[in-house]
Amino acid sequence: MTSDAQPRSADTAMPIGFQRHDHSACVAKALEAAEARCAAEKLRLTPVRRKVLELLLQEHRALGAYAILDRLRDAGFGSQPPVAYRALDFLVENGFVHKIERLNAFVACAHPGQTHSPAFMICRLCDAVAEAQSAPAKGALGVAARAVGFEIERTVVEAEGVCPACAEKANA
Amino acid sequence: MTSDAQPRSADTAMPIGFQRHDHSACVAKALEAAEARCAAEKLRLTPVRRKVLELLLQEHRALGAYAILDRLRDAGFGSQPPVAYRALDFLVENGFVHKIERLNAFVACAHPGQTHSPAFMICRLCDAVAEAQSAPAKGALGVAARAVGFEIERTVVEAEGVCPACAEKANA
DNA sequence: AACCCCCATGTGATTTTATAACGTTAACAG
DNA sequence: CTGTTAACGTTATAAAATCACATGGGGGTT
Repeated sequence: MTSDAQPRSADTAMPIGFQRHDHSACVAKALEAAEARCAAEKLRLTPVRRKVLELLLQEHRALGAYAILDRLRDAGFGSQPPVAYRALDFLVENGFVHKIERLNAFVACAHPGQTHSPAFMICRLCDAVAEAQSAPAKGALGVAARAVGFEIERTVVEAEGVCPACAEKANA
Repeated sequence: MTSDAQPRSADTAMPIGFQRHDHSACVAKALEAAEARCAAEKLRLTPVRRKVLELLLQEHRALGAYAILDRLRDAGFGSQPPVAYRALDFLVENGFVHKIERLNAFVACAHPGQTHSPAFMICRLCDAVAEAQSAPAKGALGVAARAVGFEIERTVVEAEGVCPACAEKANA
């Protein structure tokens, strides 16, 4: 009994960041971009790491470490947790992937390259995740932080709610 | 080997929400307020629930469920995980306690009563947690959400960084 | 009072998520 | 070629969370 869980529906062009799009093209483009950046910055995008990124890009939704591990095993890689966690650590550290704290799961970055402090919208019904930009340090939180002398280094912003597709279904 | 971990230092008047304050008074006041609200809203603040809230108020920092469970055991309550998790569920649902997703830990609410969408500042060095207000749905995130038709129900905002006390220590 | 129902509690077992520790191998600099 | 480092694979274990089921305390209702 390994994991997976996530309700998957059809195949290649799925609901996604809440908008339909040509998915296979977007995966390929993102992988190429990652390769280019790794080459430029002397980062080692090894086979396991590349595969994990590819999986996450294809899935285009948050996947738990163990779901990823299952797919790695199927692809012939090591099948013990550290294999997945190490690849994820690398990808997260370098901004190719983000961790969704709320779900203890991971999602491929939707705005690679751009320096960003990402914000996520998570559908509580189908677990779809969309990435947006945020700048919480510029708002009320930033004011509060300066007031008490707290140095913000990184922020987690995750909105939970209902995605348009599920909202529509609910009204049907 | 049970948990605990958190670096505890002196006793009653500790670093805290980043500012010193009279702690025993603040605990008592918060407990009374919680009791009053439960009475008013017919919520059952049972012994376990009350104890958990008290523990979190006293500690005044994020505590994991198992650290709480240890203290419950010491106080003569049940010692299995569901005891702690159920009490925490109640307290979180009713806004007496917040979960810090980043730490898989819980803190007593610092602004009880006020309807709020809390934001947290988490010191990565000492794990101290301060609560502030936020309104992410009013900023860039809200704009993005409306643009794609996502209905925000709840937001998690957690800033990671260095608290003033640790920053000072580092410069010393 | 006897009954019923609901809710909270207690407990054992299990699942899910994450890390520690250690040996091996591949890439690279000297 | 050799020493060093970073990545990988595996075993084992820790930490966080949930499931399933039995028990007991208050309320109402009759």
